Amino acid sequence: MRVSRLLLVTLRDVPAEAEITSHQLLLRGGFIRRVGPGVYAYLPLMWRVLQKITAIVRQEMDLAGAQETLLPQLHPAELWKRSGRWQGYTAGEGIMFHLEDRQGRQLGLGPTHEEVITSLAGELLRSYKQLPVNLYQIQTKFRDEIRPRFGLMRGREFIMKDAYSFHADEADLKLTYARMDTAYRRIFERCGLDAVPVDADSGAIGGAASQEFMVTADAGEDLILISDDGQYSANQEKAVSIPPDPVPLDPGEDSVVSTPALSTIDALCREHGWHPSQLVKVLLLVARLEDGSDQPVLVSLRGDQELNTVKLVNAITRLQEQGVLDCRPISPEDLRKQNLPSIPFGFIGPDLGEGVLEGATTWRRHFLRLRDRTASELEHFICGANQIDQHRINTSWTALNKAALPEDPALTLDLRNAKTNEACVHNPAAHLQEKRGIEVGHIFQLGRKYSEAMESGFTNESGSNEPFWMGCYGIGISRLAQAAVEQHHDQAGICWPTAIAPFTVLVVVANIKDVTQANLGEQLYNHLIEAGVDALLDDRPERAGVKFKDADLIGIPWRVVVGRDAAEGIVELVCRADHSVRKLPHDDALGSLLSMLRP
RNA sequence: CGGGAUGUAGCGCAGCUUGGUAGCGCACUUCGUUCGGGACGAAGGGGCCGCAGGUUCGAAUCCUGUCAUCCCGACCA
Repeated sequence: MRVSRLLLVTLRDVPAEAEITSHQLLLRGGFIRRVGPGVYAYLPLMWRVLQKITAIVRQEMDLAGAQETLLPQLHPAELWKRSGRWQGYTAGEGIMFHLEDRQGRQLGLGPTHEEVITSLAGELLRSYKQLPVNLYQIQTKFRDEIRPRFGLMRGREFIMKDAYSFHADEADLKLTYARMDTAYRRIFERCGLDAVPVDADSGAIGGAASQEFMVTADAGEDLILISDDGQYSANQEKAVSIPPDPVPLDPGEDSVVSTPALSTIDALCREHGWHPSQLVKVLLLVARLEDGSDQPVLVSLRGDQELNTVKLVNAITRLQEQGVLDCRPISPEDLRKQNLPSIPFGFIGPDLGEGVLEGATTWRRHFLRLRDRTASELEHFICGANQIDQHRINTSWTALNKAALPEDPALTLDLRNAKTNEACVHNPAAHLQEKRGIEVGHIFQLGRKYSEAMESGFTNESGSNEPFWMGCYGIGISRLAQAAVEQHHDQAGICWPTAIAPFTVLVVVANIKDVTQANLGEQLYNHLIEAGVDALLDDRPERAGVKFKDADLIGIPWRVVVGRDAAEGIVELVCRADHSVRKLPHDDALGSLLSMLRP
């Protein structure tokens, strides 16, 4: 390709819409254009990058025994109702775009394809003899994100590779899961990315084990924790650790003290010389359940700990045996709407009575009371006295239990955020370090969640029907491309890893009007093309400076500059990533390139 | 959904306080000079100033409404 014919529109100024470096560089380099919020056009350069990535993904998926397919993007609501996800994915903050056709039928634009594929598998796979099967597709997905941002990082339309495997038993599922793990590591490595596998929450997809692949970058939306012995890594949503020991509380009488206007842990500790770990704080939330009811939740947590809402939502889902659509703190406004008296926020204790929910208009009138272990393990502690400006000191769970608190071990669990520098559960001598990561891949052992819900199964060896064991495996293709830029750039522009660069070599003719230069440039370009190299020839009648700036910006890994030494047959071979320059005869430059690119 | 900000040429912005019919840089077109790190000069093209109402002789500017986009938050009260 010649730059004179390439749709290449580079920008000198950074468009105001772009926040992070990779987004800015992709816009400035003419790779993408925004068409609407969270919706982007992939321009020719970007499309080449995406094709390079998908080629690698296809190779590795095929090598791992998967088969490519292509599923519809328009999904009948009926399928999603069968799996029980229609409500959760469309109501409230649901992420599925949905619509009605002219006959009034409900349809959704596919945010993911478990329903479609599980239904198809049930029709096509009838015998254990056909199993296992692993199907994948590379296709545009639609998600109505609460807040699309950072260009391709969180779009409402994005390219994803998703795969779904079907098995006769769990052991076979684990085999494929392990194969996908290996394939994913190879894919990210081949794409030139530093990606870390971490334990992950399975989220709305559901299922048992799951692992995310994170490209480490400061702009990452996720916080990941990695043990310094290299044995454990997890998304903070999922991560566990050994909490620091609490500071023992001086012995004293269980009594109520006046704490005027001290409604925060910080203020209380500053004023009374307490340590946050000596307090039990109580958070009130309300969970909107899939059946439409609103369940008030009371969470007790040690004062120095943070609530992990993902763990909380998972706990509620498990205990209520249904999905949680939304879970948020209770506000005074909520109480007014529920026609309830005010609650002494900032002074609440774990024994807050059910009475405060008496007469709620729509909420359930009892709390789901949950305790984090850091709180339940405190022998003596300080907590709110359930009255404005009053706290209770030197109290204990036994003392509070006199107030008839339910005592169900299932209600005491891990609800806290693990944090950097804390000791690891698998090895207390090791400690967690935090990094930010961009999630580019996620693999799940779904188990039988979808096959059971959709009554999709096969006939086993003994002739009876049973649901499939399933796995699913995703890679955000378009996100991966941008993550690569986030990880590989410098002041001047992008430095694409060779494997996914839109072109491999850029031949720059410094002055196209100089016939010697122009001819030598053409000659080198043609040799490269003949040798099967993805070469680009900058033959524009621009000044050399403009061409060099553009070359740095769009980040082609290798640059051959045909310039003032062309008459002597000398060219420059420049490496984009490290700026190294070698002046050498053009034949040597060509030989050097070819041996590097195809060893 | 809550909070904040912004909508003026393809991109980045000024003008708005104090109303008089729109400007700068980049990009684009033509000519000349220049020609290895985003050149210079000259001449040009391109705007229902987000949209709708209102005030006014007159509105990018003032008022009302509305729409859109971006940022922060939606978890510790």
